[in-house]
Amino acid sequence: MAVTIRDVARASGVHISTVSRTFSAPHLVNPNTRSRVLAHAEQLGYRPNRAARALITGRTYNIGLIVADIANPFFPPLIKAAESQARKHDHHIFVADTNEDPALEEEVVRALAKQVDGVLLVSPRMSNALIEQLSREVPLVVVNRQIAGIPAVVMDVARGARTAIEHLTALGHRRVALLGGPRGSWTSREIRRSASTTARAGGAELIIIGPNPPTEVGGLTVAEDVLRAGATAVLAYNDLMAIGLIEGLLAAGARVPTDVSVVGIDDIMLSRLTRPKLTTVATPTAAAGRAAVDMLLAHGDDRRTNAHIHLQTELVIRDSTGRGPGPHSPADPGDAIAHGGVAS
Amino acid sequence: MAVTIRDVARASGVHISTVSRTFSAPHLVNPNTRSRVLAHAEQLGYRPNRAARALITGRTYNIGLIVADIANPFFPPLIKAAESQARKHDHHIFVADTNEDPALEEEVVRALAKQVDGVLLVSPRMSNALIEQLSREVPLVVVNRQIAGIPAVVMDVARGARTAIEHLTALGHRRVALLGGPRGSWTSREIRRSASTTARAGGAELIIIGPNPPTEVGGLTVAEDVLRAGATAVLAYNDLMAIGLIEGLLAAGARVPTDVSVVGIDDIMLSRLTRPKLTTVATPTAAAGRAAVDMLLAHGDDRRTNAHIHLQTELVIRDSTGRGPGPHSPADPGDAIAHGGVAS
DNA sequence: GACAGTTGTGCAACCGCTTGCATTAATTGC
DNA sequence: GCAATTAATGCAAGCGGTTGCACAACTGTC
Repeated sequence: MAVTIRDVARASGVHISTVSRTFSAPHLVNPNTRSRVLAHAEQLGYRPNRAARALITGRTYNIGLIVADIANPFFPPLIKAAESQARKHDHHIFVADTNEDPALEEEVVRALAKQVDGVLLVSPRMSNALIEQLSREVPLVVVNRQIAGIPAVVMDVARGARTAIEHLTALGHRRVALLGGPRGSWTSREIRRSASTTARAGGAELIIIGPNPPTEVGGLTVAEDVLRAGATAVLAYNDLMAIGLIEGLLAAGARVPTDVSVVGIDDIMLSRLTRPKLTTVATPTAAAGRAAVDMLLAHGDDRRTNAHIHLQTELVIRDSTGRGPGPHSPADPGDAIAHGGVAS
Repeated sequence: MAVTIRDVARASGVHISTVSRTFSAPHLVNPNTRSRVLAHAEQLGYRPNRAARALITGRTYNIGLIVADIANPFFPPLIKAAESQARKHDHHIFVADTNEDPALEEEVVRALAKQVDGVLLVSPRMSNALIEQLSREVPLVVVNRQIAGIPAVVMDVARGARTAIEHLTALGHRRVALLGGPRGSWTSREIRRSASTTARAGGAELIIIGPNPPTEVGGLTVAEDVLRAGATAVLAYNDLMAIGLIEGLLAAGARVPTDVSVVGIDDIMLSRLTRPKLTTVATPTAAAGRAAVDMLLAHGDDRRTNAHIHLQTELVIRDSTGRGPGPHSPADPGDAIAHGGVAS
């Protein structure tokens, strides 16, 4: 069926090992022989079988990339950055989606394990214990999670949440709702922890609503809860939820930001296109994708490194946040910073 | 390093072939032996190496799925549907993004070729000749393209474009612009062909602008061209471009739909969230993903089938289209159909 | 109790490729 | 001019599995 190394060897009148070497160690073969082999290979349409090669070398030149939901606009920029970074090192990325399902995450990692040199686990929902176990079966890099002994790339959402809450309290908000993300999300726990501390320090009450599915619908369905709780400002786990929430608030007759201010997290493309434009915490997704690939390539072999990369987040103030009922701070960031501008 | 079939055989005191059979042909091994082997396998944490198995069986239980741009919201629903359909048949999907680059498409197909049972090529940008050549190296199913001898799933965008143009001419539009998609897109050619015919039949002039990159920016940058051309209505290659165009038109001071009507294609989630909500041609992306997987599984082995699946599209009328300057038809679809409703 | 069937397991070749070692021919040093 | 290198290629084992075939050891039959 497919043309193998044997066909090329036969056509060129050499041993298969010579053909093998023309491709993987050209300097070991006589230039004349090499070009003859290459010519025959070309003519027969021979392509080395990477899977067979991997069996012996242990290197596949593939990297697995697992995300919870490919339809969440947060992921594509990360994926694309990882792909282009991998390509620079002659690797290919295989993406898999797990539908926010921890069980599927495990299954997919195992399916990928022997076909890739390592797996990038982005915003995993499974338990630390399971991740540690899997990391014994295949080199892992986690993104948006911190686990001792496992290389990680984390975006500083804690600081992002702090900045967001400070922005809201400075605007005079005293009852702030936090829309939690999915169960199992490390990011969601970080945000919650940081937001709680910051709210307390700023004299505001934080009302926690969730966990919720990290989608528009997740935000839409809790709009009533937000209004019922009497919150005048909301920090959502991500932009998708924030956008859904705004839809829900508007549908319920509330104005944004006049009645309720809304802050998202991620700064997905979409957040610039909705009305009002969304105030949000920008996360460096592309940088995270690149860093994760680099980290895997660097630490793939050594198990249990503690290599961590921290990436900064930035608050982007747009049109979905405004004055609250309480006294607002003299250094109101809403005045100090241009609309659509960036503050850290 | 990793535990292999030999380790399990040694631990269980049987030959490796018996271990192999406990996994791939359980009925051939004595129940007692089987459970003993399974126990040892479990205890050692043995996982069969799918790549090694594939070498001999020729089946990887993997499917490649190649898209032009994972960040385009058109693709994720298709990908997710394909993944869940594949999972039903115990297959896994590997997604790869090609950045709208035909050369990368070829490279990725070849990289995937031996590691998958077949490749789903969604909206490919490369030439027919190249696709035909690749289909000799690995089973292929193309989506949104028709090539003789290659199994295909096509969405009827021609009919969608016709319905969209009829909608516009019925509203009284006589100068309609068509924003073309990327070079190499079969869909774009189909739309153009169908829109031209329909516009002529409806007594309208069709102004073709493009090719353009199929993104928001692609739409945004041609907003001025649209105004300069004096078009009162626009059919865009996809929703992303339509949304970008609307942004551009609003920025230039034109009102949508009062001054210019805009119709997109795809009905991505986003088109329901922008203001005004987008009138668009809904394409059955999830169905296409499922159909493509089914088709590959059914026809993977036989080369050169002519199996084709056609899927219908539907015009969804929302808020971005309105009356044009000309006489509008008495059976104005804008009156006949409820907002947000669906017509075919 | 000999015979034909079953059933369960082992043997060994093989999938497509890499690689350490042996072999041979050509080149170099003195 | 001969030993010692060096360069180019072949040989064969092996990566982690699968599978056709042979071989026992049972089972049941008459």
